[in-house]
Amino acid sequence: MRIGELAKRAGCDVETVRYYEREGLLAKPEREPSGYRCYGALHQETLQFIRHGRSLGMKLAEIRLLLDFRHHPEEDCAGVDALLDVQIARVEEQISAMGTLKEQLIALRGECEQRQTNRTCGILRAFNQAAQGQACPCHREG
Amino acid sequence: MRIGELAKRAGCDVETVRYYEREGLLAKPEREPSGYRCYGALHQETLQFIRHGRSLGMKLAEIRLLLDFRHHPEEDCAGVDALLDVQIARVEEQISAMGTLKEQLIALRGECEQRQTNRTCGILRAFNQAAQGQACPCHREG
DNA sequence: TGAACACCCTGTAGCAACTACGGGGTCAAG
DNA sequence: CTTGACCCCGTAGTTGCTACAGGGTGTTCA
Repeated sequence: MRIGELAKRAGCDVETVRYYEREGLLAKPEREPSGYRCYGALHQETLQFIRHGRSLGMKLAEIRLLLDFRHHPEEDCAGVDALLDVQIARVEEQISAMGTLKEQLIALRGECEQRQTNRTCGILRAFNQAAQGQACPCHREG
Repeated sequence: MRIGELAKRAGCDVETVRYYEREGLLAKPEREPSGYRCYGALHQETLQFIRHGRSLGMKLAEIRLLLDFRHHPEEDCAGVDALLDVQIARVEEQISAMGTLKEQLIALRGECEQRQTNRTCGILRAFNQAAQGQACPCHREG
């Protein structure tokens, strides 16, 4: 199949496929006499493997490792497990950080309930306070 | 004060300060005869304003808008409010996406409880299934 | 026959927000 | 007078794509 068909099956962009090839994640395919890339089932599988990893938020470097692990079937899978653990920890950390952020933003948003002018807007005021090193509603403790 | 002192006070890197100057967020400072940048309280305030916005996850383009709003004090602050609303929505969306991701990762992690080889590892198996278009533990519905 | 159109090629640049050089100059202390 | 901390500029790298520009290929419809 040609690159457009492959991309469609994997649900990604043609440019993305070429990018993975450049990065060495996807093997270089045969070419038609015209120079068009010509893919088979194995390419499709690898591409979908990569996209699956991406959909789980993994980095290409990590996916590269996972692809390598497949080539060492008798090896202990501790590397795979560790990779997952790192990814879970990363996501948990981000969820926690985002939760804090949300609280801060909501506290800040509450500073300007009614329409005001920029001069009197509680949000801008809070920003200016923070800029002067003072406490602000979004970063107050407790 | 010189750039190192300014950066230290704002809790950021010297390179970051120069970057903001290049981007037009921070006004170009005076120079000492040596060519060293020479900052005052206003620069420090603006820099801290920017860093405060960044700490709330805002983009530089949005912070640029906030800085502009300060120059139109009599204007209706709807623009400021809208900016915050957008940011809150963005964070909520990310929290939700991350929550889904975490569940998927934990389901996947559970596929390999004991140490195994890469060949038998449930995580790699699930990846391979997904790569073949089949259902996988991390993306099953329900 | 030919013109339109979808598809493919390469190579390069852009995005966001920094970060990290390389190759220099300045300045105070020991 | 040399060591070391600081500063300068300009450019390239990071991540994972995305978007051209400027061309070739291949099928279909009039």
